[in-house]
Amino acid sequence: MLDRKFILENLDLIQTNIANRGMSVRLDEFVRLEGARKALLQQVEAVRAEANALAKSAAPVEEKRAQGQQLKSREATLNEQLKQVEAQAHEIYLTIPNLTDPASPAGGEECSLDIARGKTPIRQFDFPVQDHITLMEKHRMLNLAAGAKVAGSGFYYFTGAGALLELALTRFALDHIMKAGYTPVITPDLVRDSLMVGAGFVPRGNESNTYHLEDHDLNLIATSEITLVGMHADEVVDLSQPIKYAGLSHCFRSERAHGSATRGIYRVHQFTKAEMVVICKPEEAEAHHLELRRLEQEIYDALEIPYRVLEIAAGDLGAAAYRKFDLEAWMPARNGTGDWGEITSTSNCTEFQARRLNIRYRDEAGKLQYAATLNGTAVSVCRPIVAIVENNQQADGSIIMPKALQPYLPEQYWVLKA
RNA sequence: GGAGGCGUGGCCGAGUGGUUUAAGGCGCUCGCCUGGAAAGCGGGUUGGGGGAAACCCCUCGGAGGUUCGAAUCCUCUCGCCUCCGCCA
Repeated sequence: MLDRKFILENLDLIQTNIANRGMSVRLDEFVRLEGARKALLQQVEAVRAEANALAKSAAPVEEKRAQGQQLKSREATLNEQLKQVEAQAHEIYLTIPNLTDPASPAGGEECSLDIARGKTPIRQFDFPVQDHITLMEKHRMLNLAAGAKVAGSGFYYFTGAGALLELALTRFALDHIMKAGYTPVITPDLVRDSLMVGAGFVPRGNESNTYHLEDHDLNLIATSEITLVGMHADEVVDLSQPIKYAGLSHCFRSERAHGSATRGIYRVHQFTKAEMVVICKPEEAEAHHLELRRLEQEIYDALEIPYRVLEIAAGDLGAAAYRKFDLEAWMPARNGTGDWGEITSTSNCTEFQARRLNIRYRDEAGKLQYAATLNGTAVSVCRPIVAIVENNQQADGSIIMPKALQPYLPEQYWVLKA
């Protein structure tokens, strides 16, 4: 969330930003409610001051009791109104998105800019390509039928080379980002409702893409960003050095897409992900964002996966993101004739998330300030696997593993022979 | 899952209904003292909100409640500890 005062003092800016993001927020109503809230707050405080003074005074107890009861009922009435107005204002407040970096193009998803390419060129095949499902089932790396039987559509088993490939990818990614100063962290896969909201995810409700546990105040996490940032909720952190985490967790998403979009492991309900999170001073955030993007590019260059980098348009940014880059890998069998598919996403959330989660640090003057938070995907396991098996397939159905993964795979898995 | 104990400012720790506007100590910090320092003495030292200011409101793990008045009493909840059960 943005600072309340800042919103009220920069209404034009906020309104323009909301429009650029293609959102609609009842900003006028928010302003009205905030005015009413402030007026009521002052009244409540005045009554409280009077009641406090009375309680401390030396007046006879009978007198205190009579006057006090009166004040109390007045306070109760005003307080009830205040709470209502507050709740209404807060509801709108939560929907006001972060500001947007001037570098982010206006408009919707189709306006995102293709700003860079990876080092690996798109390969031209002189034989008909097979999709990852066919290839992986042939090599007994993947069992979709068993996943569906045991947990439903959208779940899967990685077997043999598939299981080892997940471990190799995550370990390779962790090793790479550890060199850049990221501390490996294995986080809980479940999180309380309150932190879910703080991180900007809605635990329940229609558009929710997350799983909520019945009878528990818990949710399956959609990304370890939630648990990594949540780790420091309500804390004053030391940011003389930025906090850099390489999180490893399972991620769960209940997205209810159907049909061919859900075939295979491109879109699933559970996957393993190595995620980067940075908590730093706001003035350092942009530099860290560029580092996150660089690390992502290094990982996929090393894995020899062709990709493009997108500067995400304002209309496609999450509410917390000030700026976002996606990497999209080339997947030769996607949508029949090959297509780009998102494999990473890195967002600069500036102080938006920290304000909700109350993560602060002391600046040079000793004043408490909100921290900036950033996140970026290192490896979200399923999609890179799609890219690797489809891009590295041979005419006979063999799959050659990227050299970068060789140290993480037994030698007999370096080439999966047909 | 069952039984019990505990949770107070940066830290230690007092406080079971009304000069507690949270005692006292440690730490930190400013000033005095000093050639300089230590000791000593005096002041400051949670955070959030409102107000032009004086000042006011909220904050003793969290949320409610009782009361004219709550750190203190009640309910729920979270966390930590001990014992039992279960378990890898």
